[in-house]
Amino acid sequence: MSLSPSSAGLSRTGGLHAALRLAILEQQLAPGARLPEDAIGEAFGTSRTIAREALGRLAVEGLVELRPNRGAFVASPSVDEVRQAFAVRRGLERVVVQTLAGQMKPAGLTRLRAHLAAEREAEEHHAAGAIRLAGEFHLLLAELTGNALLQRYVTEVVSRCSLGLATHARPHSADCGCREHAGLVEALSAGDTAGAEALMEAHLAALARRARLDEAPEPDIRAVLAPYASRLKGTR
Amino acid sequence: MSLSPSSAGLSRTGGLHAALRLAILEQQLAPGARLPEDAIGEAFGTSRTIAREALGRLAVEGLVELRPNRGAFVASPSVDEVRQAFAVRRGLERVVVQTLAGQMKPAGLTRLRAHLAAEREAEEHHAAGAIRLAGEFHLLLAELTGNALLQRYVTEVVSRCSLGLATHARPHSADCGCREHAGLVEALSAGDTAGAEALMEAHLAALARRARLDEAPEPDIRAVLAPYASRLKGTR
DNA sequence: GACCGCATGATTGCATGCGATTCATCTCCA
DNA sequence: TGGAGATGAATCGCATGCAATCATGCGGTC
Repeated sequence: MSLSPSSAGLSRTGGLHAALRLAILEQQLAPGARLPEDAIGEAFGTSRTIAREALGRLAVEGLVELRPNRGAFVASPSVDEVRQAFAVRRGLERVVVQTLAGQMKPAGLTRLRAHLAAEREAEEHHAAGAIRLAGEFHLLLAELTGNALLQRYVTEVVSRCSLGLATHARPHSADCGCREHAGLVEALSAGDTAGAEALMEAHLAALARRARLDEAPEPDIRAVLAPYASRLKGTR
Repeated sequence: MSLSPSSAGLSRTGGLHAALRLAILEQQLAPGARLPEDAIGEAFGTSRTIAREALGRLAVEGLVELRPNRGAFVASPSVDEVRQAFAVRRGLERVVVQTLAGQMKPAGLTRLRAHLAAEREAEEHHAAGAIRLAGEFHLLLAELTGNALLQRYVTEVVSRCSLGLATHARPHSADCGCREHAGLVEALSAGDTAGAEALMEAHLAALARRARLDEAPEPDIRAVLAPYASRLKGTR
């Protein structure tokens, strides 16, 4: 949909860049997965040059990790990085809410309400798209601000949060409750800036909490093995 | 100083990327300036490939505009885009302040105070680096949060703001007053979250105001010519 | 039997070369 | 004289090829 490299007049590099980003964000490429230039180039029918360039750009975005002479890997955020992403997200979405509150246009409200309806629909039927829709609600809000930079950052950070939750959260925790979304829309349409801010804050906090980010299911080998090592020393 | 591509173990692409960014932020490369791959590669003793790659990455950061089949140009953001960047920046730096307030480590304070001293020094002597140092104060704050994502975003958005001010502000307005920086550091070290937040808010507002962003020295041809056109109509 | 050093294969890092596109200039015609 | 079209240089977009680097498996040694 958003990736028609040639038809969109995009350069091949741009096309690959967009396609890879989508693949990563949709988790078709799992965090930590290797991204060999050859394979990517071949998959898209281009040379390594293009793949390489796209990977470099994704690295700037933080979606890909570039290890010198080793190759590229899909970034796999640690629990701590996800927590950091949520901190940034709170700040950004706060700006979104502040920008929108009191200056919502009817067209924007219409779109938001339509989205809410879709969310409810998907949630009731346990549709696969429910999680995606929940994320897209936030993207829609960002879009409505008309601030392109803000929109880009929110998109990125929401993606990262999703990626992080997918990696570390317990199952079925990545979705927003759509009632909270509905409340937000009402506060925004009423021009209740403070209320909307508080709702957004609570919403994001709940989202992070649902994810059990305080737990640490982190497979840090060294930390796990440290006690064993010290026991070995003591026994000896 | 911060650009020794080979010695730093950086790839050549990385070195060029960093060097070009610095050159743009120090306004050695003016907004709108052309950036031909050939010339850049030659200047750094590398091939076009590397230059091209670095330019692509800078484009992702928003420092460079890539026009298909036309080449690369130093980005020259519109007044509106600069305003948007400031809006985002306020949100991000707020998170920085919230994160830091009350948990400043002595090492961090030392670095901040050293930086303040350097700023004062540069300001007194009207050194060329004064503007850069003023920006780097904010980067240092972001770095001290330990939040890599936040640091990246602040870096980008500060760059954009600097670039925007370079394009649209009246001369000598792009520098922060380093007294405001000093006040911030004191509030942070005292753990005065609310005070630090307020200071940062005021500081950024002052920065934007100094830039006369409300004025519109925009060379919008149509707007300028509109009265002439209507007069022509009237006369006719 | 375990560990260290070395050769081999795979992959990255970078430079070069060949079309393709664009812009500037010149020419020609109305 | 003014403008539309042609021509050329300059530059970009991309593929390919070679050297450098790193992972992997094997043989040797303690």
